[in-house]
Amino acid sequence: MTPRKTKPRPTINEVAQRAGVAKTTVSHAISGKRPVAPATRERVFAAMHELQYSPSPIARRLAGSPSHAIALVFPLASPTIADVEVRYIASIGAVVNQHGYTFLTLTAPEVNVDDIRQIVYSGLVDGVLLMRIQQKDERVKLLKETDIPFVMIGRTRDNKGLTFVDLNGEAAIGLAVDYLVELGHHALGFICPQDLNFAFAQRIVKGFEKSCDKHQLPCNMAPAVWSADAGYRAMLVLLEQHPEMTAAIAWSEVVTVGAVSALRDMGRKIPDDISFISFDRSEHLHLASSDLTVIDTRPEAVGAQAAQMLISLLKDEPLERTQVLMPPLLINGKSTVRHVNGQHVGYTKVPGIH
Amino acid sequence: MTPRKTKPRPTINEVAQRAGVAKTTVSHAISGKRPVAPATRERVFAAMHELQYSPSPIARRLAGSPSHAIALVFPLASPTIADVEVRYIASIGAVVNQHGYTFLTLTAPEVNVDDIRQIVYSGLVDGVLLMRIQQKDERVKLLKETDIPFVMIGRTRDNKGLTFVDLNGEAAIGLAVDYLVELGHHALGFICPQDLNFAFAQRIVKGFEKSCDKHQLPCNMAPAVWSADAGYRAMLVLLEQHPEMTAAIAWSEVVTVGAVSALRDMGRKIPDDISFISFDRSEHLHLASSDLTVIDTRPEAVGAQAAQMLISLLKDEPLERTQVLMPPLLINGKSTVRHVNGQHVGYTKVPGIH
DNA sequence: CTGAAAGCGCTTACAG
DNA sequence: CTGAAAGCGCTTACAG
Repeated sequence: MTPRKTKPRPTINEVAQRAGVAKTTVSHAISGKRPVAPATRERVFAAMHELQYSPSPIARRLAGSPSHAIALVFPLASPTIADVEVRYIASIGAVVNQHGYTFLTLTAPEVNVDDIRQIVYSGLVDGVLLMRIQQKDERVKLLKETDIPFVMIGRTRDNKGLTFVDLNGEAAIGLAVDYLVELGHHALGFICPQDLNFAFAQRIVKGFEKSCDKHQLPCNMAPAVWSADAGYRAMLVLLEQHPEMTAAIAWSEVVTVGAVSALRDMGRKIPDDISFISFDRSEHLHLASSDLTVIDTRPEAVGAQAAQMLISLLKDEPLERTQVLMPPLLINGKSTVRHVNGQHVGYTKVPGIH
Repeated sequence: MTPRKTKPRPTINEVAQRAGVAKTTVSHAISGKRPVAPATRERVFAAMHELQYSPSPIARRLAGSPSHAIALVFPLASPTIADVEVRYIASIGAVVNQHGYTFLTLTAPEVNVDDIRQIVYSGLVDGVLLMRIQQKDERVKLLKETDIPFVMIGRTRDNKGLTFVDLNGEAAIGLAVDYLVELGHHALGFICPQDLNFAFAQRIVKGFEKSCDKHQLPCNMAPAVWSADAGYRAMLVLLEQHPEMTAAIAWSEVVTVGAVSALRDMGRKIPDDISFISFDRSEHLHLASSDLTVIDTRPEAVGAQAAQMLISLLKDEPLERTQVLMPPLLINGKSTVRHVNGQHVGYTKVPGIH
């Protein structure tokens, strides 16, 4: 592995020489950390332009200044990347870039504790954004120890002293159940997450149980991992075990793809035979036979907020709130209808719910 | 902006001291670039473990060794991120990590020439992967000048001396047209890309024209940007201008989402009234009323191949081929049927095509 | 307003 | 088999 020779890049020394000053002055002309005579500054910048100079982030960082980069730690392996997650990433990237920071997405098949240590110690980044938070998350523990500024998207079981932005999962599932009950449904089914280590999953399952209790309804659930296939199978299970079911909720767009197919294959029409609510909101859901009623998990809002908070942290700006719970939104589509005395009665708008 | 103080990380000096050797020896024990007595090595590694030492990539890089990182340059702004692109990224990440390299996705709203220069000169990465290649791509020009190893996913107009992996766009559209003609269709419509600066777009449009010429068919196209809405509108245009149309092709999954909706809204059934082929292949297309026949643009294969080639380049391994044109795949679904004498005649398997 | 010098944490000739 | 020293390209006290 011979070393690559890239076109020799100009250094601060060459700039200094060309401008007839010491490199100290070049450095300060750039950083503005101490006054430089206008005339001198002119010459320095001219030299920089002529040489197409841009300071080496590597050297800078080694010499002790911040890298002005933040990393999103993103485990690639687990499920796959979903539409929602892409939207997190996009909104984070926008905010980060807009503040002049470099945005690095660090992906490894399974980002474990050692990888995190690597990243932190690498000095590559000033701060870290963490996704896919587990109930008990080793990565969080490590990050806390190392003292690097970080913000979680999601939250663990115990969040004392941690900074996070998370969708309010309990409210989200509650919103869906309340809405369906309000429409007159009494037999609900929930295609719920399977891996309860994933903190968000745990919360919406608990939330569903709580909601059912509140309305004194049976708590019908069928677990499905993050895939269309699993959603398909879970829906079949629900249909078989609870033929009386008049409404169903699916915990993610990915699962919904399968669940809707299952309903179609079993000859159950949405919304005539069964009302349906999907978590998330995806461009692709348009392909379904009708507009779905969805619980918007608001990845853009959550992602942007988290990025914003991390940057504030890096700038030592005070944070108004370190723990933000984003309220979910119910977007009323055509997949949910009123249910009275065992029959559906057509589309209904419920006032007050957008 | 006071500097962050992260937990002081151990340095090579501390390791050396603890092991009772010079840092030179520690360095060589790690790199293996020169022999170290087994006993000494033992002590060094023991010290490393005790201190949880991991060498600073920053310092390493500055001292002249490769970073073992590669960057995927990914402009965020232009269209949005599509499912296909996510699949490129995932497959690239897998290959890169598997070879022990760090995979950085560098996203900026619009990655322009200056950003590229920054990246290259930053020394953050050993090599670069470039996506969304334009017919005339300034970024490519710069990258060539700087001498950093890079591989394109896609290709420009003139590719002399460049290394790339690209789907054979001309073959892709040709495959679709040939197939439809073979099924007896003579009036085809193509929802084609609008921005012909995008090299792939240019190629499939040319390819369509060529294919139509070959079969002596009129060349009906309606351009659509990368969005469902645009696809919707383009399909309406095609339906209005070419009511005789019995088959349509859409240039991307995103556009297909809209196009299929338009057909549904206009009461045209797939495949009874019109056969339909979509480029790309998305999980979400399952939501359509039937399995679509698709031209698989094979992002996994293309991405993995490109990553593989870049890593070979970095390891100074010889490349068998520097320019790879990936053949497209036609996946036969239920959205295409035989058309005879003005009427559709049901599902057909064409032998030899999977 | 400006410079000379030390130091960030490594790697790598150069010596032995 | 092992060390002492120079150097990578910057930043930042310390002087003036």
